[in-house]
Amino acid sequence: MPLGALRPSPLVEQATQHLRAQITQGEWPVGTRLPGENALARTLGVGRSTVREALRALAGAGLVQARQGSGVFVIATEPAEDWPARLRRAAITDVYEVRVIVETQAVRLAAARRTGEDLAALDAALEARERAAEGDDAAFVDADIALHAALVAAAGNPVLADLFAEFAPALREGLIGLVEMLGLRARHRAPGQETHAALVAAVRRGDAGAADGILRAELEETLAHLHGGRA
Amino acid sequence: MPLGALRPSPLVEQATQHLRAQITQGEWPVGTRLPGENALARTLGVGRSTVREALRALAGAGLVQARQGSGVFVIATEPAEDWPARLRRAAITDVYEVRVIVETQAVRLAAARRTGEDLAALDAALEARERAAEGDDAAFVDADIALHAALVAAAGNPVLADLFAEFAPALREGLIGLVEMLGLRARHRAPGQETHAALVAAVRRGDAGAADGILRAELEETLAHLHGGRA
DNA sequence: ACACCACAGGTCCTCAGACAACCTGAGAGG
DNA sequence: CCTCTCAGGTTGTCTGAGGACCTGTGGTGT
Repeated sequence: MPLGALRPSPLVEQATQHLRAQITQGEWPVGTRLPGENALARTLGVGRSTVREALRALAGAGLVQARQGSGVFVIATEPAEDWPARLRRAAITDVYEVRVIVETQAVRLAAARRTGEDLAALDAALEARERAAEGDDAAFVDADIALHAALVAAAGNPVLADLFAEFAPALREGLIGLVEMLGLRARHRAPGQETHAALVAAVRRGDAGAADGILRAELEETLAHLHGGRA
Repeated sequence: MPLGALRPSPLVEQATQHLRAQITQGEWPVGTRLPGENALARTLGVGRSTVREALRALAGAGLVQARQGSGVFVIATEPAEDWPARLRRAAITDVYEVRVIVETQAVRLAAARRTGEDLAALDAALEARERAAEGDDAAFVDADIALHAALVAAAGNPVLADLFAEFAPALREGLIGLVEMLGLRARHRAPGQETHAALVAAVRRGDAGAADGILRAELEETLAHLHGGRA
């Protein structure tokens, strides 16, 4: 089944559409192992690199996944639905509660696994947050979220980092409103009470319990404000 | 800026992530023409084919578009990338680790908040799981996941429930493989060791600590098997 | 009979080089 | 001023080669 001899569009496009059709039309169900690159190249009448690029495009779209030494497998038959929209629709307190769960456990892992690079990133994010305390509300919240994202990233689990990134926009919205309401009060604390610096320090010395405790206290105080603000 | 000399993941993946970051973080706004393939190859320290495949993956994800003879252009900065697809692509051990975090904290909440309806649903799910222990692997895994979903639902946080539902398909795949490997061994336990019944009982009497402990032991044993299965 | 181990084959991964097809902008010519 | 030509740069495509990785197979020892 050679693809068009004359080329109305790049061969990669044609190959991609051809393979995508096989998948979406159920010819290759989820879990199927696709034919090898050489086989596909022969079947489609194109070069191996063209086949590889077509497969890579489908991988980018989330339809297939290549496993080195094993093969290319179908992992979905259609592009999937949209989780962020559900988050925006949910109650901010529910979102925040899940954030507390994810982040407190993440810092426990971070205390055990953080690398030198992680610590450097944390220091930078901490300093940026302190600088942003002088700026406007949105910038401060962004810097705050960036610091918390760096904490989660230090756990060394990409799924966890992605999960937190998913929550970030929803958090941002709610937190900006909160900061506006509370003003500068929550931004500056007396020396020794700056929880974020203490949190990073706990992660640095690998004290999971302390990190968990500090973060939980901080987040639950904010959660209380969120509850209060609604009631 | 050469990419990692040692390869924890395929170079194409690293290159894709690197380029995606440049786009999503606003370094290259919509409409930007990316550096040429050769330039990117030099910058990233990889071959041109590798760069091409990375760009093709981003094109498949809808972030860039290549125009022959002209260049590659950014057409979107939002990773239209859906979360479930990322889960399927991630390492099963990373996914499972996050699942442990979510579920153990969820049962803590469940122990505090479960309603009568929640308990009835848990009993039903528990019984269904025991019945399914006789059936085939897929059915058993489905019943097992349904029980765990009921536990999470008892926490009374819809965001948490949605989150677990998002993980279910990815878990299902990995767990079926595991059950096939271990056979019936893990299904039946001596009376008094059936962790799921004990878990539901702990939730019923509102003992968050016990529920957390039982579940954590159960899940981490499975996680160890997953780690072992790969090594 | 079972468990463990080395090996071979197949598969994806990466690179280098070459040429074709195509677009764009600069300069020559009208 | 407009049009045309053309050179340079860019993406598109193919080929060949070798490396890394997974998996099933067969042998070996217990």
